[in-house]
Amino acid sequence: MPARPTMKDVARQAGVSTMTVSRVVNGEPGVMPETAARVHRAIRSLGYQRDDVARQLRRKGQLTQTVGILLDNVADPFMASLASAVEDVARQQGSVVLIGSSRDDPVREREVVSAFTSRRIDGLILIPVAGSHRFLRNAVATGTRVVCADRSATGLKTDAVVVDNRGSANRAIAHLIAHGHRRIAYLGDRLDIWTIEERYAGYLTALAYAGIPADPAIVRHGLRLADDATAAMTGMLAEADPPTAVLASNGIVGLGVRAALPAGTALVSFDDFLLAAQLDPPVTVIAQDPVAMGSTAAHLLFSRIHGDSSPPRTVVLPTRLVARGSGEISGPY
Amino acid sequence: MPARPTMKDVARQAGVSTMTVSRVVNGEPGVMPETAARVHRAIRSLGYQRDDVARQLRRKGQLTQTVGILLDNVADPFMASLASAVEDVARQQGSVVLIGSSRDDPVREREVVSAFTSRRIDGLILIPVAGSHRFLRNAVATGTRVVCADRSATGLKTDAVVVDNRGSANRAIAHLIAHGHRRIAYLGDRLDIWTIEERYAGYLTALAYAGIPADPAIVRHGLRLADDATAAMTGMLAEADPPTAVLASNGIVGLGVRAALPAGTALVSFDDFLLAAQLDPPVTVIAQDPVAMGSTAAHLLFSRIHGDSSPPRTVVLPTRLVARGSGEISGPY
DNA sequence: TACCAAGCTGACAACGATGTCGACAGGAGT
DNA sequence: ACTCCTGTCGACATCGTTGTCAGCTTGGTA
Repeated sequence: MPARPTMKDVARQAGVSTMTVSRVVNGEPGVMPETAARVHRAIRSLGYQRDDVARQLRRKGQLTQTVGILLDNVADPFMASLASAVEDVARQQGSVVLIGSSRDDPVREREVVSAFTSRRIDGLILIPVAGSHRFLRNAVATGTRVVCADRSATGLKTDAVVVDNRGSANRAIAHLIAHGHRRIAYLGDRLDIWTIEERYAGYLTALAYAGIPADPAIVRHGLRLADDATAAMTGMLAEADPPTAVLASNGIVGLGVRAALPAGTALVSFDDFLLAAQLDPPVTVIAQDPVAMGSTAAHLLFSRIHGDSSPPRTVVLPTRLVARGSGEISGPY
Repeated sequence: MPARPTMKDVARQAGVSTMTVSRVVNGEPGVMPETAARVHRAIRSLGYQRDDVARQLRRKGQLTQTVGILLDNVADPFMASLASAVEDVARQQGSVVLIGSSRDDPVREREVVSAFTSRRIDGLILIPVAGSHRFLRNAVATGTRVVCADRSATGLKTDAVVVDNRGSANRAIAHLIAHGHRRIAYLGDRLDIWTIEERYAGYLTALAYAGIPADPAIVRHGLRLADDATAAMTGMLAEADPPTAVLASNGIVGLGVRAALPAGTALVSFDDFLLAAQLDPPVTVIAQDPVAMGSTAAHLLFSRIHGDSSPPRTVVLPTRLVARGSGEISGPY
């Protein structure tokens, strides 16, 4: 395996100094065209490519043109769209993207953050897992900008881009109540996830506002997989006084619930998904826009990287209640 | 903004040399416990973290513990699952992952590859776009390992992990023929994508084998979006002698086709998708396993990185024809 | 001729880490 | 008392690149 050629190799071949090679490589002025041509020939003949590792070291005040994105799970469609939007913005800005999944594990999250910051990333888009993020303070203090997306971090003041989870859930429940439902179930993911907690709070608020007592018998938390949700729904339906309508805390749960749902029971689910409209009945959803979220977060991040040091702000993006049918099934009253 | 502390800062604070700090940081033996404790205290008090940029430079023969993955589009569920699997393996191996999207653009692909190799990635998982990949030879010659996934690259001999696209399409068509269809349409993505070309070839082969002449009137290429496919399908159905069955070259096209498909027309689509089973009728698919593909490619890549220099090999993963109903609708004969 | 400006180029140090090797202390063996 | 370890530690050079600054030409001008 031939070693990677360096500037020294190019310089020798072209009969100039490494400094001149550096100038040519970086398109700096002050090199005679003829000399530059000789250098270019040498570069091509050796297959030289600038080593950005060394470059980043030397130019220390400078940026590494690398940002990180750390999310729950790259395979999740919502996260994947978000990541894709971030990557697009990063590319426009001339940066590359390091990606990592936390898989809801705070330990893994810390490890990945550490692997990222030790590579001197300029900034980080973070979808925080539950738990304190005070460990990020060091990184922030030494110049790594952090923007949270989807959820905000506890124990750390950063920019964040979120949706109004509580208000959206509230609206969805009001929507079901307006269609005559009074016995409305909630099936949800882990309550220690910030978005889920907010959505559940919105559920409770809306019920209270309508004077409907919340009944723990038709509430389930901690559903991680679609199958969990299906089983939970099935179980709930077998009990006395089953719900006439259901709110699902997210897309995965919504899918699972739907598989167990008898005709005539209403469903509203957080998160739009492919095909929601082609199902029978089509599923009413609270749609978020992951692309807008990703690109907003990325733009915010780069404005920080480029020097914006105003106080941290939280951007709240709108959701849309997309009525498709499953949420408009009338209740018994 | 305080500068990031360096080993020199830690060394000064602990009253030792930088070399001793280095030894402590890397857990090397030969440091008195008491000294190490002093160093650890200094590290904590300053918030020191090793700078891997500098480290990678110094340890030149060594690896950067960074791999790249370059795919069409991170937002595509198939690619996202694949990327997620790659990231898992990379993490087990102690590496981080740079991600990039080519968006089917050869220019963008080259740019991203260049940005990756200039950062000295140890290896690259590549889902190649159409066109020659000879430009990768330099990178390969100087030590960047490349493994192609999903498609193989032209103009470059590398490892690859693919499925038997041609054979799978062939089987799908045989399946439709066995159900009595003779007028089978093909709707597909761009033919210059390797997988698509293979699938189309399988379509033609199966028809020829059954003695059915291929009819260009019921073949469409170049469908990029679901809406393109819906429009194409609608148009085809309006013509004389419409098809009784359809093969869709991939999931996006399959979705689009389905939206325009009258009851009674059979459909087999490449790529499984969430909810394919919950549709009415449920969609028969040729399922690939993106997680297996990603993790196989990643393991192959790391075995190369760790020194395996046997000749390039191509791993062919199986597909499953998942009969769910839409492909088992009987034809008119 | 002497001098200077402008344009081009190279020598050297530095970025932050680590590999090499030698210094030094203290104990064991002769 | 001398060597010879062994264990601990530091000085120095080095990775590939770039910032600084000085040196060299060249040509024009006084």
